[in-house]
Amino acid sequence: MRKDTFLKNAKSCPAQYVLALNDTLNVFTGKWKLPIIGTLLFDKKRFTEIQKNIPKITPRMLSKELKDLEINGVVKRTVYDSIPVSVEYELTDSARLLGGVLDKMLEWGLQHRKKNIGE
Amino acid sequence: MRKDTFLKNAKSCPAQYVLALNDTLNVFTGKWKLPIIGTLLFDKKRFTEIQKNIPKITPRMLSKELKDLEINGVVKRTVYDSIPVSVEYELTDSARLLGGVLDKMLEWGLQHRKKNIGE
DNA sequence: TATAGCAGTATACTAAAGTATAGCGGCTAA
DNA sequence: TTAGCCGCTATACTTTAGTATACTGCTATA
Repeated sequence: MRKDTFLKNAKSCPAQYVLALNDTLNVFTGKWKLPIIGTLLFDKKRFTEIQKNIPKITPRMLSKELKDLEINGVVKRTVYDSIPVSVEYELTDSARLLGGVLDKMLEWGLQHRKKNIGE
Repeated sequence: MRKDTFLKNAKSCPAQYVLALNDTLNVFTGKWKLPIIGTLLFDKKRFTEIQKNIPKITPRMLSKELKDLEINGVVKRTVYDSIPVSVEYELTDSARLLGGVLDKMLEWGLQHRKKNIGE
């Protein structure tokens, strides 16, 4: 079964596919993951930098979400033992490929809005 | 600015794009929207049919999510005044195009899993 | 007349997600 | 020495999401 026929054959869609799809969705769930990924798409950043880039996020949520993203192989955390220590967050190779997914989502969102003008 | 350059230029990304992206994400948020869309991708279905197709969903949640999807132009609800009345739910044209988005998400999920074997 | 299916709604609850506010330990520059 | 930045953690709270269970009005069938 080829990828581009997934939908037409989803009745026979293997569990693997369900898991993979869920993985992708989990990358975006919650209020803060998309902004975090968004801000890291252009540059690696330090904790406080990210905080400044995302108005209203509390350090608690930022910390929690960064850990979550790290566990799921989306963000890489590097501690430099300079004095004082600095910590840098960046996207993994895999996560940088999310660009294509986001483009597709954007495309759908735009056409959907166009079809539902005045909604 | 072309769609495929969204990510490279997202610093200058217009508010429209943020909204559109959010629209797409909202189509999938929560525990039940993806299963509901999934089951409607192949056929229009009636309320109880959907319920049977999605184990463990309560009528309260199904009702709530269907309303939500209807408001957002994803699902179309048709009441046939046969006796007794029957109600059919189907995806809108727009929603059927979600196939392409799901394929992209699946693709990313699969490659991400491959890269993170043993995760 | 009783039972069952359809398409839900009502009420009450639990669990998960997110917020607010404070503080800590290590460092540095004034 | 004290004020402030960095990278967080702790505690308590509110809000939103989801569950459990019961019930409604309508109709068809046994």
